[in-house]
Amino acid sequence: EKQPCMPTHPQKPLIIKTGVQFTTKVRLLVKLPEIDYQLKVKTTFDKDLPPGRVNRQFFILTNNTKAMDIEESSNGCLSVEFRHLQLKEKKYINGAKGNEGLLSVTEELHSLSFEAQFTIQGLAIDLEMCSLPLVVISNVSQLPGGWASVMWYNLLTDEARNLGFFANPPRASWSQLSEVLSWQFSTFAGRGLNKEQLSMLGEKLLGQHASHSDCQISWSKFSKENIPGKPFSFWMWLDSILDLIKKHLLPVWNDNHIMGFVSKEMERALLKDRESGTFLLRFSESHLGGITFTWVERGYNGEAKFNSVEPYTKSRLSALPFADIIRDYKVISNGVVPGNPLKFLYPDIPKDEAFSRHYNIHPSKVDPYIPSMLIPISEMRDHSSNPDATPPPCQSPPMTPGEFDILNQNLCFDMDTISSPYSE
Amino acid sequence: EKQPCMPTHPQKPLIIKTGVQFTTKVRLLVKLPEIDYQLKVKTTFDKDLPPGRVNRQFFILTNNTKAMDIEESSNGCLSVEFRHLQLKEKKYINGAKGNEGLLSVTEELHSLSFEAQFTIQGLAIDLEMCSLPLVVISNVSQLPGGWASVMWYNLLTDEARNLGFFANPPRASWSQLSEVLSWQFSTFAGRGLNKEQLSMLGEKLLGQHASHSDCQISWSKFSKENIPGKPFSFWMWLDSILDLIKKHLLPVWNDNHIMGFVSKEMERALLKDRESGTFLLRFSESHLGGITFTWVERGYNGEAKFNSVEPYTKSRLSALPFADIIRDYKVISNGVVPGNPLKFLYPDIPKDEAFSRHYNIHPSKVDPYIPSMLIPISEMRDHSSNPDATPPPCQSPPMTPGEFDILNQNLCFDMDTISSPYSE
DNA sequence: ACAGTTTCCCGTAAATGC
DNA sequence: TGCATTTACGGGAAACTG
Repeated sequence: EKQPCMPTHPQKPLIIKTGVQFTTKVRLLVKLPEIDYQLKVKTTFDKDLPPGRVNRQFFILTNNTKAMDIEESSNGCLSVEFRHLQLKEKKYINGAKGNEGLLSVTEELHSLSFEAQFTIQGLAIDLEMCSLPLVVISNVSQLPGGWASVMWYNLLTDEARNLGFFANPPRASWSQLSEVLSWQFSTFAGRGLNKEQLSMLGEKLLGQHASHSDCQISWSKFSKENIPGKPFSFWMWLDSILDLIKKHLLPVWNDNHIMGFVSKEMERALLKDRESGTFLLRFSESHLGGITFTWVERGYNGEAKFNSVEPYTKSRLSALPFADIIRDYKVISNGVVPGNPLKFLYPDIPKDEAFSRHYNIHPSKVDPYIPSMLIPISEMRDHSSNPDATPPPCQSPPMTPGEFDILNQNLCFDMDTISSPYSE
Repeated sequence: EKQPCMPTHPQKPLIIKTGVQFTTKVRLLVKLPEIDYQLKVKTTFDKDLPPGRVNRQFFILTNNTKAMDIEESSNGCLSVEFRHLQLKEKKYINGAKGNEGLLSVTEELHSLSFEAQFTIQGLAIDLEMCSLPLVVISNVSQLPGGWASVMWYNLLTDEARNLGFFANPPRASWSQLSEVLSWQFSTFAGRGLNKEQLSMLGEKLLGQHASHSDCQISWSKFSKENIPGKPFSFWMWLDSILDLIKKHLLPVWNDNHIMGFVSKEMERALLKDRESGTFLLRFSESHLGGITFTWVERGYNGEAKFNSVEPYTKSRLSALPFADIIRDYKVISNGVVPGNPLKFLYPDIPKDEAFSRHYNIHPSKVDPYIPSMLIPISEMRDHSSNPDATPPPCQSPPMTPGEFDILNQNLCFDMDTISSPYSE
């Protein structure tokens, strides 16, 4: 589901974690009537890469040769699915480590190749194809960096296999990038980003311009440099929010009840004239993966006062779901009977109307114990670029030797997918 | 730290998890003046076990031969430490699986052997020794079962290597067993069990007898049969509590503020005549790894009423530490201003006196956010066997061939430890 | 010393075997 | 089918390595 924008490539580019199994499937699109003997396909990782071209070298740990078979669920063409493939790093190829040391591991692109030989009418034919670029990681903590690379690659090039892409990555225009970002949210969290949300993101990345659409964003600014004054990059921040939504906020996000991306200035401007107790939900800009609510209170003099709760992160949200936090949140002011300051979701939706679908039922007494629950309180002392374009029927294969032009023009592999736990 | 009672064996018997590294060290206690050439030691898993004797067969995945070296930190005898050893199961030895299928994996005992050959004055000598029985598991969920076996073995036999022990395990007297159980708590959680706590455990296991000391407890009753009406055995229950203490209750346990093992009858008898708001802490008997508090309330008519909160388990305690739960717990009755019903830890210690050392400081406001915390609330509608004996200097070795009786009598290995993440 | 990267391994969930 | 056991792998932390 977290598939990057990929307008021209039918295959999923992927992130593969060492030691974790992945699967890939190859299909032969042309029927070879005379070939029903075993046609063996071999997978090779980083075939033909000059040593030193990449920093790290990997090999396929598990069995990597398998015979093609007639695919049941299709029109009878040959296919083979490799399962339980696993990558391991080659160690201690002394001095062989490339010196493109400027690239981080998630910028290093790899590829998976498929080969098969067969003879037809006494003539030998070699088939070969390879995957789109792959990123290899060793820990899930590198996943966000890997996704950034995959997104950038697919956004900015149509080349099937430019493994040196990140040696000099092109810039993206904000109009391109914003579309991809929204598409990430819609694919991944079920709902994309609206104009206001995207505009806040554009401002965060580019500052205040009349129009962001034409602005160019560098790869570094997108995912490598830290946001000024923060210890994380723009993409690390955004991805932490995507992850928070996916794991803890999905239904509320899909109900469109999380404004999320609003600047503090905008937030105040919006709430300023609303009724006391009006609140909105906003993602933290200062910490990774946090969400807060800000509400407005109006004193007797009519002056608006704004409060924001300390952002809730995944560890707090796994103790108590967000909808329940909103339902139960209490503020104690100087020992006064606590009350819930959250009344209306901006602009004026009564809180329960917006969130009650997602409240968990209160526990009811089951003998012999009294149920207990957690209540969040504060004490206050005064004062897509959708890639579903019909895939080209065939990825152009490397040429086979010999003069069988006609055959070659029709003969190719179709690599369906590489799937790993990181592909969707 | 979780070392079972082991009065006569200097070595730690162990639980080894497949795929997880462990370490072992072997020392040669006799100095061999003429031997400073390389003396190689080889480790073998389950050496000389007739196939079929054990259900599962394992082998050492990593390099298992290493040369001895002069130990620095001692009187110059030879020693060798094997690190990064790893066990893997032999698969598909068709039909070789033993048929002692009555035993569970944690009752299956294994051993690790060490061998060395050398020649002295032209004569060949073989040395061999082996470890105490080992339990091999494949998932940490089997750890409690493994500990039960190790405890029972060490409690009831002095044999160095009786791998068939669990084919017909002897019974233990309650006086033996209770000592070991208390020792588990003192080693593992820093404080053992007192007479009252042990008496409750004895009753749980044996029913009400005048004296439990002479009662015999079967292995099955201790760790295999479920407690009547419960889906877990006595040891699984007790170990879940040990684990809860270790991870979430250590300081409170060590302050002796957790009575813990009290029957509900006893609990009521104790609280009956105490002041309103007196409470005690008790482990759940109905669920694994839970702790609850029970407090007494006295109505206007003087009648005592008892309440127990739904037990807190590790998942709840990782959201909110136990001391904070006690500090902040509130009961709301019919919309009345909530109050904390916990006043005095039994018999009459003011709550804060007992627990304030372990309270976490309230968060204080750090701009721009209002700190928030979680409050546990309930809504009520009306109505040694210490094994530190000095170890024998030497484990008796299997005999070496030849007639070098004098040499053989003095020559042996001393296997210090096998250490794995499960040894302490 | 340090940051980027990998390894280690618990604990949960899913898969497998019996 | 159900239970016992193993495998899988995310996630946090420690170890490694230039």
